[in-house]
This record gives sequence, C-alpha cells and structure tokens, in this order.
Amino acid sequence: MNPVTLYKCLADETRLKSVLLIDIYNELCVCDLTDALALSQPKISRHLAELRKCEILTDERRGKWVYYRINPNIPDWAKQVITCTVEQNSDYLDANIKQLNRCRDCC
Amino acid sequence: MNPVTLYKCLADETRLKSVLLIDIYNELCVCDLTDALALSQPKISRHLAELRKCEILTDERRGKWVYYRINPNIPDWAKQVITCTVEQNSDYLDANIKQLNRCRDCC
DNA sequence: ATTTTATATATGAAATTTCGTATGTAAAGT
DNA sequence: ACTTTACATACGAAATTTCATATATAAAAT
Repeated sequence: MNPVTLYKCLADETRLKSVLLIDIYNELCVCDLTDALALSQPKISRHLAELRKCEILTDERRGKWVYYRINPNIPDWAKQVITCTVEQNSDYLDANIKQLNRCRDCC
Repeated sequence: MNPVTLYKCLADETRLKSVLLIDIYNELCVCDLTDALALSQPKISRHLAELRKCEILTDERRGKWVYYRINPNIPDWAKQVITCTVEQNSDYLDANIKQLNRCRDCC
C-alpha cells in the first residue's frame, strides 16, 4: 500500500473515526457506525466503500448485516499507525463510544 | 493536535515526502526539497507553509536559507506515525534521496 | 545602490472531494 | 407475494484542494 493512500483514507473525520472504532471493537456493522457517529447511512456506506477499495477494510455479510473489519493483510506500518492513533487519542472517540453503547442498550 | 489534522497534512504526496525527508535528514531547506522532489519552488513553499500552520514543522532562517524541521512539540503518536512510515517504507523515498545526493555533489 | 539568490504569498482556474437525495439490492419477516 | 430492514450506489451540486503564474520580500553579493 502506498503511504499516501492510507493517509488520504484517514484524512476525513468520518473515515478516520470509522477505522478507529472498528479497530477498537474488532468488527462493526454499518448501523453501529451510523449510531456512533450520528451520520446518515449513505454517508457511512460511501466512506466504507472507499476504505474497502483501498483494502484497508474487509466486509462480510451475515444475514441482513454487513460487518467491517481491519483488513488483516495491511502492512505492519499501517496497522501500527492505526493502533498508536487509537491508543494515544482515547478522548477523540469518547463521545462516539458512549453513543454506541447507549444505542446497544436501548435499541 | 487533532488526528485528522495530521492525516490531512500527510494526504498529499508533496507534503508527505517533505515531512519524511525532513525526518530523515533532521533539517532541510526549501531548495533541498525542490531538488529532491523535482518540483517548483512555489509549490514546495506553499505546502511547507501549510505544515507550518498546522505546527507539524518549524522554520528557521539562517542567512538566505530557511531550514525546516519536525516540530519537537508534536505529540508522541504523531512522531511515531512519521517514524514508522519512514522506517518501513524505505523504497518510497529512494529516488528522491538519490536525487538530493546528486544535487549536493555537483551543485 | 543594484543585482542576485532563496523563499513567501496572492490570485484565479482546474481538479478533486464531499454530500444530500433518490434509487437499487439483498436478506428476512409476514 | 409483499413488506420491512440493512446496506450500496448513482448523480449532480457545493465545498475544498491543488496548482501555475505572477509578484513580493529578505539577505547577500557586486
């Protein structure tokens, strides 16, 4: 993967937060992300499609839901970039994680 | 620094290669980068200005030349992102480093 | 003082990205 | 069969980014 390809993918808040949340939760479906980020479904889907095309994420349909994961084949440096961003920016996703938990409790 | 701010800065090949080369060489002046990347001076200056505004680089004038460095105050995660991109993508900058050395030899 | 060298910035055009809205598809439920 | 739920994609408009070109500035050399 060309370095600039990864950074273009992470250069948008929707895509960056999606990748980081998926890294934290191991896998998430599209509706988890629309809940966590409070964004429209087409917007989330469009950005996930881009991350899929760049092979940063993989998708897997199980019944009605499509689950996204970090592609296990991304190079080490890319995985390290994602991991150290998550680990050293815990506050960046606080509100989104709370929101996701709220939705999982009540919905 | 907001994570998305760093990634927007690295999402352009001119800016990314400038940052990585500066990280390797500790400091570089504008003409080093125009040589290494074979790009116009205004183009390099414009991108360096953006990296300065985002506080990823610092600049220091010494005589006629302005030297750019990685801002020593960037957060650890950002420094780690840059470092592990450099270390695990040595081929990405090969041609540029050769070009810079050629220019330093003959010019 | 004038010129040269190194760098910065302004401007508008062109290219790219982002997004809302509408629509399509696939699986499951009735 | 029809409806509902979850997700994907197409399309054009709007916003943002990128760039070439021209011009400005700052230090040094003549």
